[in-house]
Amino acid sequence: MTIAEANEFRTLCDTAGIAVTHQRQVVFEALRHMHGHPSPEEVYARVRIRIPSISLATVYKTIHLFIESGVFREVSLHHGSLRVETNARPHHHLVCTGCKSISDIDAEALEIGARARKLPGGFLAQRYAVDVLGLCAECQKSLS
Amino acid sequence: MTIAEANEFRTLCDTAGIAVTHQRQVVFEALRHMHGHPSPEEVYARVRIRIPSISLATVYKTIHLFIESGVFREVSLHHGSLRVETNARPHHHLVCTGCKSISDIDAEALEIGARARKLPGGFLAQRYAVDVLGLCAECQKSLS
DNA sequence: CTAGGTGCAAAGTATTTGCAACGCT
DNA sequence: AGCGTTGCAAATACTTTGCACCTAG
Repeated sequence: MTIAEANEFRTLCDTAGIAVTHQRQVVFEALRHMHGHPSPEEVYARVRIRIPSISLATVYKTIHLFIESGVFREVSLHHGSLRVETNARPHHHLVCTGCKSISDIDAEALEIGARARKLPGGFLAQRYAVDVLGLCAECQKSLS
Repeated sequence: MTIAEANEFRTLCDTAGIAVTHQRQVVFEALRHMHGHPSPEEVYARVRIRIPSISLATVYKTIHLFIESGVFREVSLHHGSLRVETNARPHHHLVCTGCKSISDIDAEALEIGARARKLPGGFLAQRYAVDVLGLCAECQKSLS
């Protein structure tokens, strides 16, 4: 880890009010240098090279801590389990970052427009699914 | 189930080349009449009122069958497990419906524009996350 | 020193699978 | 009749938790 990264990490921890531990530094650096959307197992595999004694539980705890602190995001804020769309109309989702609730909004009401000309790697676009992330009315109240 | 629904379901099964069973009809009807984004457990609870002997495994199999056949969609096509965003730049996702791979596309490159005026229920929008659903180059080849 | 962090093992939840019996076509 | 479908129970995958020990501040 570079000096700059170490300092940045120290500052992040100060802001979040959490301890700077060796495990957290190594997980932080691993994530910083990984590409794509790694799973906890993949992070664990990488971190174990530098800390063979680290446990998967610590990796999970650390990742959640980073997500709560806003240091990293998770790829999908949706339910972790399988959910079925019962709404047959074209629609998008309002996802509350507070209570994790998901409600539907008609595609027309969102008035979304995407004008991608070329998508990387010859990707063929068929449909757009938009999550509007924010706070539902209830969670806005709770925070005020 | 109305006669119209029963006929519609029969046609769907014919098209998909699958058998019309009592369990599938009841799961189909349950989903048709449920709101929001039910989990397999919730569907199971509802279906059990009419078929007490049905198993949760059958509900899972039936839901997957419906999703593969395009009869219903799932809410999120993302990985079922926790994934971390390592890309700090504002970006959206290209999600391949064939191989389920997810790649990033810079927010600017997608040129997305949302102009929602009023969001239902006083929802406070903070950020938009767009999934472009389609086929990656590899999966386009496989299908040709 | 002590509050918070870690590692371990066990528990919890979500989902899938193997297989014998059963029912659609 | 034959093959796909079902129900059950066991297996697997993923994630969380309780607790004794350890460590940063």
